[in-house]
Amino acid sequence: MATRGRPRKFDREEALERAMRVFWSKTYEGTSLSDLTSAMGINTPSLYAAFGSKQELFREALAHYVENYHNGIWTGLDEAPSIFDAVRTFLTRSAEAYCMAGQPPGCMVVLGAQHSCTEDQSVPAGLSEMRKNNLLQLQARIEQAKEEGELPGDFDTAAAATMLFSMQTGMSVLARDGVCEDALLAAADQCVEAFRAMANRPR
Amino acid sequence: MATRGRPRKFDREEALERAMRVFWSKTYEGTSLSDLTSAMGINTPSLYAAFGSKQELFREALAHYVENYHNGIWTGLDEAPSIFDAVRTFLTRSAEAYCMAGQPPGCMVVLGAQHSCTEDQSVPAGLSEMRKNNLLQLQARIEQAKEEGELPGDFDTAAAATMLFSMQTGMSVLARDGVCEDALLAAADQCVEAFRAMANRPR
DNA sequence: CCTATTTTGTAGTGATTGATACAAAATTAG
DNA sequence: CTAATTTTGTATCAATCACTACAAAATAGG
Repeated sequence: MATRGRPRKFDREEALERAMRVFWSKTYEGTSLSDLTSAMGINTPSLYAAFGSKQELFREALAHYVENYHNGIWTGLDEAPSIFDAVRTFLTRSAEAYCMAGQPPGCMVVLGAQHSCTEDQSVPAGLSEMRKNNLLQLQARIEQAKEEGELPGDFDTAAAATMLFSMQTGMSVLARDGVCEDALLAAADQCVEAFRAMANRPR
Repeated sequence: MATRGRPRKFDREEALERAMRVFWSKTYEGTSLSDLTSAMGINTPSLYAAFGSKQELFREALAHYVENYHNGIWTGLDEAPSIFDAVRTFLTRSAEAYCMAGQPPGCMVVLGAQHSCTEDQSVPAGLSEMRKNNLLQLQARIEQAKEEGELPGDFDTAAAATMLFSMQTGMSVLARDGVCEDALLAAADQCVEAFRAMANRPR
């Protein structure tokens, strides 16, 4: 950015990664500027010069998270050939990602800010919108499977998407509560099998 | 309590109900003392004299919530004759409670405090423990059904409990994101049907 | 009445919050 | 070299946080 002037002493990308980790661990509101500066190894003026504000830093950290830790869960939906493989991959990757060693448990999109319903600040509202988009993404994939004949013609795709997405969302809370990866994987497996059994049952 | 002395000008139960509603809406950490005093219609010294501290007030408000809004979801587990009715009642009551008009959407046990993983303060840890106990309660009911022959002998009760509980936990987040009651009810219905289809499928 | 007791409202406490002013330091452009 | 530019660290800022000191007010017991 700057060709002239005193050179920056810290690596911006690494500082962003560290900020992301703090936000992921402690939520947006639960993270203080001193939390951030101590984790990033810089002083507040450097933080504000490089990232603008706490809110802008969060947005950038969130984008960094989505790109590097979140998108992998969702890209599997379109890669898998069958809807059941797609859902299985989706839930399995979620369980694995939410219990990854060395990372904060659970998903930053779910746990990254307060779920407050009175003051609709922009940060929680932004996360909420991301979750809604993910839900629609899942529903679209199920809808596609229905159109391709993989699911019965009277299948309620919205209900199935809501159920599966709700299951995945809850896994973030369970992971943060200490439920281990094996337990989440077993639950994910049961969920897929239940989904398949319902779709294939005699009607 | 006090036979002598200046009488209290506010109703303690009503003030507690109002405090509960604020905590439920805004989470423990997101609620300030001024939020509480303005909602309760009292000044801080009155609050501290009557409830001790913000943390003690939260605990009491949480107990009030559990007794009046949360237990009803879980008592249905043991009332229903079959495991499928039990799970259906459990999820249906959850969907209804999480979208009740005039109340904050979602469950206070799930959304009432930050899901922070670094500083394990007592309030979030207490909620986490309540969630774990609820999960065990659900698992015990499924285990009972298995022992009574309602479920196959090789049925993974822990995985099923984790799946159903995760689904219910996620519903709190979805409700707060604005998903309506009908959508949650449809998802709950699908979840029960999937659970049933899996349990009854040919093996 | 008088004393004891409890709650009330006012006005604060120190600590922490997110965010800045400012000048010294460190670089490039010319 | 000088001038321009940008980052650095120190030392804050006003606002808000949870919480309390204190005295007036309001009751009951004797």
